[in-house]
Amino acid sequence: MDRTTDAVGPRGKRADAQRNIAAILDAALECLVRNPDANIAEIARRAGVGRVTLYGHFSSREDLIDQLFARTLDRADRALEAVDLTGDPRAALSRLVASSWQIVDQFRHLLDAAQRSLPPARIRAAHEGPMRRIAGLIERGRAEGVFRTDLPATWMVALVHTVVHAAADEIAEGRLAEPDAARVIDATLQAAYAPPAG
Amino acid sequence: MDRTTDAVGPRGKRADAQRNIAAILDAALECLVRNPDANIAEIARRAGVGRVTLYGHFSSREDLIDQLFARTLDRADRALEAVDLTGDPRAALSRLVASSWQIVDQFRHLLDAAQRSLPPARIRAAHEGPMRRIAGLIERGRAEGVFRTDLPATWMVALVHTVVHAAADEIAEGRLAEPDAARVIDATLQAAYAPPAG
DNA sequence: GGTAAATTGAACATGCGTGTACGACTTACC
DNA sequence: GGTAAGTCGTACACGCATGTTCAATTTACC
Repeated sequence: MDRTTDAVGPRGKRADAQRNIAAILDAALECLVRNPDANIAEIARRAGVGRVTLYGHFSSREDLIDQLFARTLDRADRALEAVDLTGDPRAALSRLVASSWQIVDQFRHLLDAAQRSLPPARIRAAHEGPMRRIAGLIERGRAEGVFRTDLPATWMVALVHTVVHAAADEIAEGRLAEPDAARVIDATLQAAYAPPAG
Repeated sequence: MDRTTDAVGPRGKRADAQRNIAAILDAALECLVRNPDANIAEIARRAGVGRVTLYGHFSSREDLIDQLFARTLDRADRALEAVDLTGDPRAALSRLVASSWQIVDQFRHLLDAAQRSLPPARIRAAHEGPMRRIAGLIERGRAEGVFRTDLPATWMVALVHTVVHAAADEIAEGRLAEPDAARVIDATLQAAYAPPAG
């Protein structure tokens, strides 16, 4: 309502403070994706600020993770929102995978950290949004007869997360080239989703 | 060579000591599967022994996890070994899934804990055995033309772990009934492995 | 039944991560 | 250019898990 209600810009914080807050969140994301147990000192160091400064902006480790979680979720949601899910569900699935598998994976790593310090209810609520979008696509594909109906829809939703995660792991292990990831993920999901022959 | 070289029975340990060692390993497995960060006190309590006793048999947390890891791996390997992998690779895959998905999942949970305290080389070496068996089946299926060859074989191997893990998670979340698991896993893998239509 | 092995709990040392208090310093902003 | 807001490092308190020591007690085994 005032002037700059960015949903990010805290009331009347000074410019350097806002910059530091962003740097801390960025650093936290990098650190926690690499190691879910990364400590506050490490995050502060990577953000280029003192540990005390970090605590000046985030009351506790839990608070930091919670806010980072919210920010990342928001971004992921926005990225998924940008994907056109109309038309042939199979093509829509391909588009969804191509444009968001990295985000989904990044989110999943952060989830690891979140599960260690956030209440389960918070986690569950966070899934809600993105899940619904994928679930909708799958339901439509089933209704139109291009996706199989002999497996639970919830299972097919879970499969997306899983396959993306596996691909990311394979890349990390050096067994899969990053440019191939989207193709492999898509081919696997399309095959798994197709109605059984006969 | 002596008399009872069970590969389990340490030299001349007293009967109660051997019993306790087994109880500790069992307790560790249960605790670590539920929570990869379970502490020694908790494991000792569940095993029904004092913490000091535990340290009497295992020099450190790392040592305990390492030995548990070895034992579990050995069991998993033995269970997989019992499966008949000859004949139609598709049927062999079904048998493999049906008779060992629980074990694979249990192993995977333990892996979580192991990754926190064991050197990566140890983990890698552990995978070797079971992996080879699955990889062999997949290679044969590809050679016989019943499995697809347009995706990396390593990816198809990874998919087994992944899909089993996902199913276990779905069960834990209450979205999948345990008796349905084998069917769902099998249907998913068969679809993902089948050569693309054309 | 005697002996050595094994178990026990309590107490202690240590290391690590979190979160706080303080005083001095620097920076943004009017 | 003044002032409040922000930052910094050090130091400290606290909780928690690991691993060790010790003396007393129980247990297996010949």
